[in-house]
Amino acid sequence: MKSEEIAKIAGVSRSTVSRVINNYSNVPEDTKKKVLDVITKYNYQPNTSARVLAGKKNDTIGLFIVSIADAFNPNRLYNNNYFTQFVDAVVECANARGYYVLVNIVYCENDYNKVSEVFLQKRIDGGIVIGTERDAEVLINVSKRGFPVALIDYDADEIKRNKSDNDNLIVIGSNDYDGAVSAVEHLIGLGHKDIGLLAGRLSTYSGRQRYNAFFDTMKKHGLNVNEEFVLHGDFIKSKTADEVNKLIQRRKLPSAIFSSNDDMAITAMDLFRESNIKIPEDISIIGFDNIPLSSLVKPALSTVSTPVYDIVDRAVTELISYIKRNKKGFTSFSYDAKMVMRDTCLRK
Amino acid sequence: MKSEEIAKIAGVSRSTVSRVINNYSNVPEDTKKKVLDVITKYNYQPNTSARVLAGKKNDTIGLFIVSIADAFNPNRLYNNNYFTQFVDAVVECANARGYYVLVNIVYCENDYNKVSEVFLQKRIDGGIVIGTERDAEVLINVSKRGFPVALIDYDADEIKRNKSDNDNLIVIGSNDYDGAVSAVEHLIGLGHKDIGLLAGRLSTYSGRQRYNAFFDTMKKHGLNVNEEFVLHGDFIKSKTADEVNKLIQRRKLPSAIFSSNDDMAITAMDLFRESNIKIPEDISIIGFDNIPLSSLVKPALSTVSTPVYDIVDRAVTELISYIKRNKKGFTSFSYDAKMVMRDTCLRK
DNA sequence: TTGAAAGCGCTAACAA
DNA sequence: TTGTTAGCGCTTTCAA
Repeated sequence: MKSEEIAKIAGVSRSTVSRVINNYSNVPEDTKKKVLDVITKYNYQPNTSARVLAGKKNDTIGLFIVSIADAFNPNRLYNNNYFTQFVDAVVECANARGYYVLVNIVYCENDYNKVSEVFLQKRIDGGIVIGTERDAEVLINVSKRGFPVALIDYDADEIKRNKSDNDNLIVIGSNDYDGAVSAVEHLIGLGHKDIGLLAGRLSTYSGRQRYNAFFDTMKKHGLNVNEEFVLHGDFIKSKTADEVNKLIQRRKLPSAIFSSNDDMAITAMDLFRESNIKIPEDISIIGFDNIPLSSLVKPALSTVSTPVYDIVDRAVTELISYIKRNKKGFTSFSYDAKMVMRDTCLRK
Repeated sequence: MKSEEIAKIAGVSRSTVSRVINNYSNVPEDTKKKVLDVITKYNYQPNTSARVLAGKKNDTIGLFIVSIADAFNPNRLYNNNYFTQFVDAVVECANARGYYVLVNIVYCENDYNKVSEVFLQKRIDGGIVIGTERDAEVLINVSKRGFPVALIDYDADEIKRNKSDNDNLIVIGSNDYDGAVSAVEHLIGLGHKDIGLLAGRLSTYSGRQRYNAFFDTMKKHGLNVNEEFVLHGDFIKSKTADEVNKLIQRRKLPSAIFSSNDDMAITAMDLFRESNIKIPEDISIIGFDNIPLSSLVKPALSTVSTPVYDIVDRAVTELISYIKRNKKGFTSFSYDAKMVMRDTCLRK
């Protein structure tokens, strides 16, 4: 069934059918109804490819989940707890606004080519990228070619510095630095002085922010950081386990740990438990992200919550407005991260 | 950049460029190389809409996650633990085979119309549907219109009965009945006689299978089912909590519970703990699905594992073969579910 | 082995 | 208010 047939049956021309489909104002009510009746009767739906080819938008946004852990430590599932929330939220927000979502997972550097392919093949009107590595200039290049791109968890300042005039970039994320400061200060307020850090991958924006916030805050409060207490989990489960096990074997523990994300914190909690180190009695721990699992784990993990839904909603809304209004330029948003006190921090 | 420009620069016609893009055999190596060089140099990618309009496939499959809990109990997030694994697996399998994935979530009966729209608008070459409600004939109608559809967790027998000749249906799932039988028999083998059931929504195929298996197995072993021990959680968190709380208040507990999924089992475990009912000492419990969370929870939940990845891989592979070879007809697959013994079942 | 030309189903300028 | 017509960028016959 194509518009021509609908036109014939309704006794009008293809143009009129097109006008009805696109809800143009210059169609009288009765003509409109006549056409609409036929459309409904035959369950007609316009061919998307034809519409797009004739100049309409695709009404599809691409969602790119970057899940490159490390060339030698491929470990995408670990990140899932955090990422899946985004997939869900993006699909929901986009669908609610009449947009479709094409989901792609970027497993390796090489997959970045696939990302630009999707844009260049005109499969989508714009894209949202989550978990971007620092070096992903491919994305910025794509945006320079005229495709709007929303980057989540990326260094807005760095982008702004490198930005050219003809990009279409939206950078959006949470204020991880301040969130991390409040977490560390919470521990300090509880009387902890020997505070350890379970650091995330420093090639990610959030990894760096949370790392810097930790050291800055310790310094600000005149507290020393024992190098043995700085563990590089890199957001990777196996690395985290290695580092935590080494710490346990040294038999000298910090009284509290700030972990750059919940996944690592939970891994650490498991290992501590296995070694009969009690949380929070023997060691306090606070995570970051407030993933669903963090409230289910026992004891429930204290953490810093990032407003995932708000971030996604903003990313989708903003992206769509770039698409629809052919908006250009650079926009950035930052949402506050808030502490969620649960059961893993105790006064020293 | 379009094929015509590439053609001009390479000194050939558009047809030749097209032949190169589509890897046709009747292009001599040097012509091919010449064209490919230009394509690479200008980073050319063919316009998908134009290709599809001219008769090519979309290379996109639709993934429809049906998450209708109940008109009065909208509770999609609860199902997430189970569904997100599918999204991840489908995207991975499809991407690996050169297919894109358009993800849609079906929140309500009305959303089924959106499903057929996606097909009729030719946005996808075929679709995978997960968590289908019994009454979703829309999907079967779509398949009758010539679009291949793969249904996961659906009653193959019922479909076969209603199938017409011109459908394109793939039904695939796990052998939930046998899986549930082995779980219940495991409890019985441990000496349990007062076994309770935490039942899922009976409008789902898996809900019914697990339910029937429970009663059949109890009967087969000559065991009575105490009606007070049959809880209708309906795969919904709040309902599950209500039912479990009521059970606890009655102060008469079964010695073991078979739960129709892990989510409900974990909810129950939390409530039991809060009431100082120890698992597995006071009550044994076994779940179903083997969601990631089930191994993280303390004590780790014994459960029945469904080969999610195999199921998805088969669904994607089969769907693609329907698409590529214009295969027609009905195909069904069933994968065995296997028990995973962990720490929530104890000898009575 | 290649090119010319028709056509895929729609939209949008232009004309009436 | 409506229809005619010319594309949109590709693939694919057909002919050379």
